[in-house]
Amino acid sequence: MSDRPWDVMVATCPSRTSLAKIANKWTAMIVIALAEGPLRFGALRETVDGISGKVLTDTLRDLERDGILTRTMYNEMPPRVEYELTALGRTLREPLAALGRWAEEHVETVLRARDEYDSR
Amino acid sequence: MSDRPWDVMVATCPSRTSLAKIANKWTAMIVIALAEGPLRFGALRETVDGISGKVLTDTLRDLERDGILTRTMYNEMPPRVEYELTALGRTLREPLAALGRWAEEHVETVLRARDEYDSR
DNA sequence: CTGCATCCTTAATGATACTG
DNA sequence: CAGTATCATTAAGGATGCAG
Repeated sequence: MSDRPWDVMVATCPSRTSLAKIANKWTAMIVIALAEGPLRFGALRETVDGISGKVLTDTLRDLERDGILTRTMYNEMPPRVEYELTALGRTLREPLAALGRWAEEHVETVLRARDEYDSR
Repeated sequence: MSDRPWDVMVATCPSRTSLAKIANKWTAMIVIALAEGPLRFGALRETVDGISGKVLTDTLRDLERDGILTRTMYNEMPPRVEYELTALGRTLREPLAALGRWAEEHVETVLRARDEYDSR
């Protein structure tokens, strides 16, 4: 029971859905990749190593729908499409970059903990 | 190509797996729930509204394995088990709490963006 | 190049019943 | 109370072929 208007701890609160979207590895990597400026679809696919075309497309659509990034299509041949963070999306850069840094900085500690756990 | 020792953008880097674990709604909510102190299994299940027993158990095991929290079992009747963040887990409180706050603070903006997108 | 449609496989989550 | 085990369901992810 909370009197806050929005509470991610409440299963049916829309903010819970919102949290589920941003607390996601693909979202995190895409936002990190776009942190320094717009990227084309292909560049994004290379930067976010290992992502499939389908998942990249799906995730980008979701993020566009939620107002986190914009999709700009240029009528050229061959086609060129650029994705860029919106003002809203830029407010996500810091929290998500922090998660990425955490993963990189603490990976050795985590691996050690895992080894120790498994050897018990 | 990066010369950093660990890089989440590299698909096979262990830090990528680590990012996948923490960039997860259940992990975020559990860490947020434990931010102010240890909680019992049942209290955790109530706080993280909507989580099933199985998912809570599985996620707690994973987090314990990675050294993010500890599980302490008291030989009482009925049994009592407490979960508590480790020093490592406490370093996750801020970044994950930031995600939760973002979801709550920006939910209306996101909902508006979504409506606008869908009406196009 | 971008990316949609389709089909398929795997992983995540949920429901239920049962035990120390 | 805090699980475990099992089964069923759903969601996420991947592969391929084709189109603008």
